[in-house]
Amino acid sequence: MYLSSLTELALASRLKSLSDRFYNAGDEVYRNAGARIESRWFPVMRFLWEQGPATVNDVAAAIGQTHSAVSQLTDKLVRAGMAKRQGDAADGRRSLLTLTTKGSRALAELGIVWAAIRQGVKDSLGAEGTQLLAAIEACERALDEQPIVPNILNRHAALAASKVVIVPFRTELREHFHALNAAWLRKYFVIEPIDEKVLRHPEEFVLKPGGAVFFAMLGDEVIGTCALLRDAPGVYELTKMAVDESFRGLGAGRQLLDAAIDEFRRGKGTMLFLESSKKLKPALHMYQRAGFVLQSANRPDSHYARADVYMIYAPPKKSAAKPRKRIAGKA
Amino acid sequence: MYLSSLTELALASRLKSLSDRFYNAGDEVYRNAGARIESRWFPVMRFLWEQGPATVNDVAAAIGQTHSAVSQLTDKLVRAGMAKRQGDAADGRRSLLTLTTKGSRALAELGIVWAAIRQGVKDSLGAEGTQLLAAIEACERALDEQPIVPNILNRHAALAASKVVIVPFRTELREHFHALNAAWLRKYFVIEPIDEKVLRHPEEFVLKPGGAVFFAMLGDEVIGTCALLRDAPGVYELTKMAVDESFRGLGAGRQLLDAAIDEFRRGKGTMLFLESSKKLKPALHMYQRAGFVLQSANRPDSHYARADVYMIYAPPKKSAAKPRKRIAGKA
DNA sequence: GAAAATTATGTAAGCACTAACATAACCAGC
DNA sequence: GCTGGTTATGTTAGTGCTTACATAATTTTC
Repeated sequence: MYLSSLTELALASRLKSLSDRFYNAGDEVYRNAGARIESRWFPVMRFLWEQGPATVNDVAAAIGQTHSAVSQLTDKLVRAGMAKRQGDAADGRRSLLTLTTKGSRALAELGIVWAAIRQGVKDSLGAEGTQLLAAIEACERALDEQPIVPNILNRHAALAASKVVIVPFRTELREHFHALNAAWLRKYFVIEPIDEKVLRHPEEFVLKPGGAVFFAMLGDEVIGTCALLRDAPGVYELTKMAVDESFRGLGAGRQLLDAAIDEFRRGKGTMLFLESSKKLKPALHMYQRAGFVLQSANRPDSHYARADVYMIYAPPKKSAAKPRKRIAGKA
Repeated sequence: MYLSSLTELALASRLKSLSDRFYNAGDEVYRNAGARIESRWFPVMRFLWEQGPATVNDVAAAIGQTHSAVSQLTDKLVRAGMAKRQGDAADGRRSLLTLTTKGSRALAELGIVWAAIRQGVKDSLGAEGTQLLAAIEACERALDEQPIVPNILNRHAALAASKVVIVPFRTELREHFHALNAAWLRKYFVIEPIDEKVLRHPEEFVLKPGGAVFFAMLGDEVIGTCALLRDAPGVYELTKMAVDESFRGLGAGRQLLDAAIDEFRRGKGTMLFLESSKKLKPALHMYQRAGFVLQSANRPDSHYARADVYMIYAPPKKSAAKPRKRIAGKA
C-alpha cells in the first residue's frame, strides 16, 4: 500500500481507516449475532453497565470524547430505549445517565458476543493484535507525557537553519555509504554479493578505477549518498543512490544526481547510464527529469538481478542542464 | 483510561481518537511551519507529487479511500489552487488530477517539515512509534488475508452452543487456579508470597483446612475460578476469584460466587467475608449485588498489602438468595 | 453493430464527531 | 447576599467521510 511508504507522515490516515474497519466489523458482528446495539454505542453503554449511573461528563472523560458527543449519543440511546436521563437531585446542572432495563438486558445478552470478539480478534490478528493494543497504549501515554508538536517544531527550526550540502568521499564517512544503501536494498530487494563488495570497499571498487562517491549532508548528519562508477574508458554508471527515508523530499537526491553528472562531464565522459527497477517509481521520475532517458531493452550484461530498467543520460541539447543547476543550488 | 480495560472491544474507538490526535498535530505543525496545506490533503498531494498526474480512482486506490472522498477532496484542492482537473483525451470518462505549480511549490517547501515530523515522532514516541507502525502494517495485512467477521461469528456460534458450568476442584485443573489468578494479580498489583503459596498448592492450603475451590467451564475451557477458604471454625473467606478477560460478561463470576456461597451455607458457616481493592470496581458491584456489605473499616489483620476493601456476607433476610440462584442458573 | 456489462466520476444525503456558543446551576470570597 | 468565576449540559453549524444514486464513456458479447 502506498500509504505505508510514507511511514510517520500518514499515521493519522491509516489509523482512521483501521478504525473504520473495526467499527464496521463490530456492527456486522452485532447485526449477525442478533444484538440490538451498534458498535458506536458500546463504550458508553458498557461504561454505564459496569460503573452504574454516571453524568455526561463522567462518561465523556472515561471514553475520551467531548461532552457533546456523549450528549448526542445519549439522545440516540434514549430514542432507542436503551438509556434514560435523570436529573440529579443534589445538583441541578447534572443529569445522570442510566441504562433502562431494556438496555441492561441487551448488554447482559452480549457476554458471549464479547467473548467471541476477543477470541476472533486473536484468531485473525494473533500476536499482531496484542502488539497493536500495546502500541496504542504506549502511544497514548507517550503523547500525554510529551506533546509531539513542540518537538517537531524544534526539529523543524533546527533543520531550517541548515541546508543540504554535497561533499565528495571521505574515509570517515565510508560506513554511511554501506548503511544508507543497505537500508533500501533490504527493504525492496536483497543485498547481492556485488553490492556488499562495492559498499564495503568503495575506495577499491569505485575510486581507484576512476569513479567518485558523493555524500549529502544536512548539518553534520549524512542523509544520502551516490556513486559514479567507471565502467570502461569514458563510460560511467550512476549507482548506489540512496537517501535516508526520514529526509526524503529535501531535494538531496536531485543534488547528488547533479553532482554526479557534473563529475561525469568534468571527466569528459562519453556515456552515462544507470540501472534501476520499476518498483522505484519516484526515483525513476527524478532520473528522467534530470535528463536520463528510458531504454526499451534492459542493459545487455547487467550486474544486478533486480535491474529491469535501463536509462542513458541524454539531456536535451542547447545546454539545458546549466539553468537547472542554478535552481537546484537555490532550493 | 477506561477504554484500555476493554482491550479488543474498544479498538475502533481508540484508533479513531489516536487518529484525530495525529491529524490535529499535523495541522498544528503545518500551520506553525508556515505551510499552506492541511493534514488531510497530504496523502493525495504527496501521491500526485511523487507519481505524477493520476485519475481519481488511482489516487483513491493508493490511499485507501473511496473515489467520492478523493473527488470531494479534489474540489477543495482546486478551490485552494493546489491542483487542477484535466479531462483525459484518450478516455472521456477519466479526469487526470495534477498539481498546479503552486501546489508543487508548496510541497517542495515541505521537505524539512516532513523530516522534522519523522524525527519529532521518533523523539516523542521512540520505539513505540515504530512498533505502532509495524503493528498497523501487520494488522492491515492480517485483515486483508483473513477477514475477521466470519471468525468471530464462528466463535460466537460455538460459544452460544455451550454454557458456563461450575465444577469443584479437580487435580488436573490445578494449574488453572494459578494461571487465572496470576493474570489479574500481575495486571493490577504484584503477586505476594502468600498468593504464590496458596495458588500453587490449593490442596494443601485450601482444601485440607476445609475449604473449597471452584472452576467455571465453558465447553472444555476453564474460564474462571474462585476459592472458599476456612479461616476459623465457621468463618470463611471468599478469595482468589478470577475470570479470564476474554470471558468477562458471561456471568461466570456471579455463578462462581453463588457456588461458593452455597458451599458456605452447606457447611453451616457463620461468617463469610472477603477482601478486595477499590481498584476493582466491577467486582465490588458484583459482590454487593450478591449480598456482601461493605464495611467501614478494613479487616484488622489482613493477609494482603493490596486490600483496602472489606466486605461481609449479609444477605437481606427472607431468603433472598434462593430466587437469585434460579435466575443465575437460567442465564 | 446493437445490447449488456463495466468503469470512471460526480452528486446528494446522512452520520459521527468537533468547536463554539448558550444557558443554567453552583460556589467562593468579599 | 451578591458577584464573578466555574461547572455541567444542551444546541447549532460545520467537517470529513460514507453509501447510494446518477450519468456518461468505454468494452464485451453475441
